[in-house]
Amino acid sequence: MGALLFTPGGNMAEAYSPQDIERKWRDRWAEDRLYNVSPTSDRPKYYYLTMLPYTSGDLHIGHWYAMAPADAKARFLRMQGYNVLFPMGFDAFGLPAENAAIKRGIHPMKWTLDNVARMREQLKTMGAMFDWDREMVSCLPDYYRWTQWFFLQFYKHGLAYRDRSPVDFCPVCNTTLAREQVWGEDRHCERCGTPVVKRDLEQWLFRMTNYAEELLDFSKIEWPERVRAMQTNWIGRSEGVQFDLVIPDSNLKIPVFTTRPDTVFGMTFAVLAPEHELVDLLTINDRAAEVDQYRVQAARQSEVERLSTERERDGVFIGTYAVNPMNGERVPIFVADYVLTGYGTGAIMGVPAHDTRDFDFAQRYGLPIPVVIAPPDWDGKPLTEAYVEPGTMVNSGQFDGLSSTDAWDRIAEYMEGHGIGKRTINYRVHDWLISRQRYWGAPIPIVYCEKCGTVPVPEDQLPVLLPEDAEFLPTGESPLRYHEGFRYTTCPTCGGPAERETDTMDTFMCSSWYHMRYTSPGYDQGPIDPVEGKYWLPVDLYTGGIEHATMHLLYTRFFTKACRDMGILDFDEPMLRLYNQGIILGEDNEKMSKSRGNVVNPDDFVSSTGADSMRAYLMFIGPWDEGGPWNTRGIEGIYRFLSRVWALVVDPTPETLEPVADMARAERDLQRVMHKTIRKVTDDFEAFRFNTMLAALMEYNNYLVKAKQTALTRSPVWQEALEALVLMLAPSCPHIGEELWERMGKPYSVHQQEWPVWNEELAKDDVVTVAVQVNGRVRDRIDVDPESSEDEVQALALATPGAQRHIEGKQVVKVIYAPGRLVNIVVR
RNA sequence: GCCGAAGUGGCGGAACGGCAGACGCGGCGGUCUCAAAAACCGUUGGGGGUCAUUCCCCAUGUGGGUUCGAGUCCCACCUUCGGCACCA
Repeated sequence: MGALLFTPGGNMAEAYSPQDIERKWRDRWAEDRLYNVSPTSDRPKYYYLTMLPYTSGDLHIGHWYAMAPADAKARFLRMQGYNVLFPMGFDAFGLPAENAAIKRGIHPMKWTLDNVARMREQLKTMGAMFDWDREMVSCLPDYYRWTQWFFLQFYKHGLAYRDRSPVDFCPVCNTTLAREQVWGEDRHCERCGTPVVKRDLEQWLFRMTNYAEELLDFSKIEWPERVRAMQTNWIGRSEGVQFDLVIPDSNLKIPVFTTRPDTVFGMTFAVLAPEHELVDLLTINDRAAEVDQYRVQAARQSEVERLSTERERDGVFIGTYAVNPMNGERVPIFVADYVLTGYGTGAIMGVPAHDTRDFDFAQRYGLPIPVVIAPPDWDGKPLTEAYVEPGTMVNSGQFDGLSSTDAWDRIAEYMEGHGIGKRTINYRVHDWLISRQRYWGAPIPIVYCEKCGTVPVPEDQLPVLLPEDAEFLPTGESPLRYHEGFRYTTCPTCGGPAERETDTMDTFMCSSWYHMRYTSPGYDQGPIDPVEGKYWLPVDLYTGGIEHATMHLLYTRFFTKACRDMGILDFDEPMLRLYNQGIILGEDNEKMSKSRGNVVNPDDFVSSTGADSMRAYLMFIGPWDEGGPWNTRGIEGIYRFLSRVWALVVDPTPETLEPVADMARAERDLQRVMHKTIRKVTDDFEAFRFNTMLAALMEYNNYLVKAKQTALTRSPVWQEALEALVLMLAPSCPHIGEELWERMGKPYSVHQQEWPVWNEELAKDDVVTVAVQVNGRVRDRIDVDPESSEDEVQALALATPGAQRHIEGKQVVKVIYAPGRLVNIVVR
């Protein structure tokens, strides 16, 4: 029971006490399986997914900020008549578990499952409508069995392959990383911040580049411009021409890619990346020592922290020349590390006059810098910096005089027509490197047999179980490599001795399909129960942070498209709509961190102000996509608001009520306020404007609190108005919503009620206040019937004292009427 | 450097091209109390004039522009925050 207070009227009133109601209702909802959903419903389905948490062990305020408003939105959709799937699970594989195992001697499985248990309990205090029957935990065999199954499908369809190449390796995490996980100018590890090094390793990759073009197409999804831009930028499509530079007196050629075929006549040198395979073949003996030294230095350079922003563009002449196929000129060939192995052909034509980098390089080595695209007001003098804008073609043979933009196409056509080169599209995106040299991940289901080669583990032998008794020595190789029982096996094809692949999969593999598993987590005939999958997929709305824009969100799109082509799915995109919430900051407006001491612990507020206040406050801070600073006073304000709603519904009406002069009018006014509020709240919910939605409920509550002092409370409209308030509050604050609904004598549960609908007629104003402006400044106001004619309103406006004061002695030039809003009188 | 977002009271933030500052926090004044807290009521952008209701001026990062009217649209700039990193 809550605290009892004496009201002025002498009645006993019960105060709002979240501690007394929140647990009660959560238990009841769980007992009644109120939020369990199934595909057998005649309501339209709606799959709302909020990004799953990593099993860090503590549900922090960021999780609340992501999930509580999401839950409110899901509940709103449910009340609007949808059959809403709103699941929750855990991203449970990954490094922290393994690091904890190494540091504290706890097994990653135990560490992870303990954390899951704790987080699940914390999540439950939120009072969200998660369907816990559909929970998935990615580190459990009945989940990763299917992660492995997907790997096999990719392998069978030629979308997974093994390749030896220089890859990014984090020396602290002791594993290779995908390109997406390497950040910043110093190329550091996304997780621990250590600069990565290059290692030459055999790794498994997925052919994401096959889908580069399709991944640029966002026409089937409603995703934020920001994410689309980031993915587009990441995929990095560029159109150009690829052609060969011929090496005289040999049958060797250097393929180069350029996006500026219009500048091809300005080439004065060629550059190979240090790792380019032709370097050895083309370097003359005299230059070999210097070239080797440069290559060694370049390789080491990536291992050293590269701090300088203005790196010198250096290189070494290899002693050989190449021929420009357009004009037959011989140009020297260099190796230089400003040309990258991983992009284009790893070799370029050097056009110093029209490329900043080539310009620097040519200056350093005294190479000629001929102008082939004249700037508009060019005086014929040498350039002092590269000119990269369009201009007029010069020194370019038959193409002289054309604009460089036209010449781009003409030269490309010429090259294609003469078999010199071909138009090519290059992408910056790489294939997805999924091998990790760590223990705590799904083992890659591959066996290497001396006789049969690379053999996929047959599907009926999945899962390839992680052995429990592995040593977690951080060696840079997978701990599985040192587990003999795991490593040595027999070949599934010939039965002879064989070795297992000991690397595990990138955890982004697990999160690429978890949304599918939620539809049927217990299903054991495949990753997805066909009936459930057909009904629920794809995800209608996905919300979460933007930090995965070029990782998870790109991988899962690729994964879906690949599954479609493999016949597993019949749609193109995993999530039709995406919305990114912002970041919640500390009270000092800084990112929350233990070292700053500004961390807010949600559990503390759940036990003091209650989960409902926590939820509503996080929604009230400001626009959800912008995030913002936490403010403890702010949540207290929300608590006061909920207490006032409580008192409004629960406290008895005053014994003496203020009389209402015109009851019909007062009822009509109340109805109007109610219907306008329903309209506003509904619109705001739909547009994720939770802050103004709650502001509207507060205003509505304030109105009702005043009205409660009057005889209006005897009207049937009053009851209707209170019910609407509770119904509209229920998605945001489900516990108090349920409690008040019950206390109003309404049938359980408020969360199974229909969302109130507004009536446009009843929401209509019968009087509007129109501002009277003179030359754009407000000088008076008039109340008019919204149906009044323009002439009437203008006449009234002109007659107001405020307008008269400013019109006097001047000439009225023009009068503008914005219906129902304002009149502007223009005078001179 | 390239791409993107944002600059509004003491604070978080509201504002279909139409009354800037909704709602909340904080502040101030009051009611209640022996007192305090809580709660409740009132008030609260800055400046000026007035005994005073009233009235006037200035205010949405800066400077221009479009418009009867601009926080909102256009141009330039400044600042902050994100993303990318020699991408040929």
